[in-house]
Amino acid sequence: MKGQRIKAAWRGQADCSGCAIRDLALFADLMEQDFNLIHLPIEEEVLPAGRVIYNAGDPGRALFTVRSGLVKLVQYLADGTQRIVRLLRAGDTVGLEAILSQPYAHTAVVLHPALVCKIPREVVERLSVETPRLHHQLMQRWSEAVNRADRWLTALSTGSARARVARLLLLLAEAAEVGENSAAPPECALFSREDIGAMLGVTTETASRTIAEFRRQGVISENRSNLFACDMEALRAIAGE
Amino acid sequence: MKGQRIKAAWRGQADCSGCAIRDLALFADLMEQDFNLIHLPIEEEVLPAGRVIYNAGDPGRALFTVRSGLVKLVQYLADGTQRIVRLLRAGDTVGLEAILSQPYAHTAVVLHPALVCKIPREVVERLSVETPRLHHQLMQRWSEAVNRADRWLTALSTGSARARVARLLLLLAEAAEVGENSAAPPECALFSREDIGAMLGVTTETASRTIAEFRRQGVISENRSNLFACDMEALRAIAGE
DNA sequence: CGTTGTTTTGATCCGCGTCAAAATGAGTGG
DNA sequence: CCACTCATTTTGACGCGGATCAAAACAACG
Repeated sequence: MKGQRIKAAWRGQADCSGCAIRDLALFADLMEQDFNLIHLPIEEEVLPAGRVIYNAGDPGRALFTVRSGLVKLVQYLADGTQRIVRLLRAGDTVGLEAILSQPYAHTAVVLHPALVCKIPREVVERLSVETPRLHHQLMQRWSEAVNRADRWLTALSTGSARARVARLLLLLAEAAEVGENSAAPPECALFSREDIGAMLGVTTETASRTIAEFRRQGVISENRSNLFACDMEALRAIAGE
Repeated sequence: MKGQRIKAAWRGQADCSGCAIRDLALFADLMEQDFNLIHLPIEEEVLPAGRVIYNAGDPGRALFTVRSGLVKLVQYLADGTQRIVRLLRAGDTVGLEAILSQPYAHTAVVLHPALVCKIPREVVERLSVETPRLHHQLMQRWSEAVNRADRWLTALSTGSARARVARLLLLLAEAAEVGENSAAPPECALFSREDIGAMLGVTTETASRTIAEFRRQGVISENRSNLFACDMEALRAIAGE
């Protein structure tokens, strides 16, 4: 088994049944026998920051499970500006629409270096016919996507710029906090001010100014480049207007 | 058949196989035999404007198909203010999360008097096990919900208040335009300025002011109370900043 | 060490939020 | 039918937040 995993990794091909994050992933509920139905290779890919996974409008030939790192979903507006509509982390599924034979609805771009599993559409289609266990997971994923979209709107596109930035920091810090040593103040890795602006619906300058202000006030402090320690209490106070 | 439908309507119980909007609805792909699997009553309900269909947090015991009218999904924020995250029309499904045994994620409220079919969770669960035809429809519905959520964000929560209002009017008018006599300028039925504000993330006053301005400029004109004829070209120009 | 892209900061202006008051409309009871 | 209340809409005046334009400050890289 161990040998199998190493070999699989070596040729860039995943061993799903032995996956370390399977309980988080799309295939969480599958039984051993189900894996025999996978007859197409599921490839593991190492993706550097900035890499485009797919473009909006591309035919959806595969969906992706994020194993580590961070991915953004971008929607381009009529006037050419872009808006980030979702962030995806370990365990999340990117490009679900592929299983409906639809073109991708967004452009997916890597924000923090990521490891993803590329699952051909046909694999999910086949499993989808054979086992109801996958169905439930798929529904859960869709429902989760809707919830995230709605929360994105209410949390990150509502209220003052200060509050929005605070909520974004909380979101990132709380995600990083999971499985962290509890005593130390939670950290969160930020990204370009332009991206932050595109997430919050504000300009790059406003994003920069607000973060600078938080730093001066001691609400956050930069440990390494773009890695901030967050005073959660203070942020929560700001987030709630 | 005709007699059956009338009888069904009379006791408030739907005959899905003979439904006039079935091709739009969740049960579009079902075959005759599938309907025999429905052993619980599907009730038709006539709902006046303002009626709450369910509240956020309620256990999801049923989902609803909108046959006519308009329904809003509302999300309440921490500070008590509310934000409207989606509008649902004829053919749309409300409360999909019920089939995942989850509590409702939003509060659903009738905006324009509506006719809805209340489908018990168990009916969908049962059908879901028996026929893959429903699966596909469910996925489509979920995917459509995500798309709507994303477009809502980019179209109605981005740009100036003028542009947002224009886009909302376009959205409503284009929906009404379907199956309309093409020559006449499309009309759209508006609702309270407060709701408009909650949809666009602006204040009631700004919503009112913007609509008043559009009226003065002749971009829209009020035929009846809250029923506006729209100059689509002019609106499109404003919508694109 | 210059070149290029990102971040920060500054100065200015306008859109929109805020508070307040008038105008309009719907419903109720005398 | 009119007077009165109450809710919604419209309009006004004002101030602030954030967009915009522009220029430094900085960081990355050849």
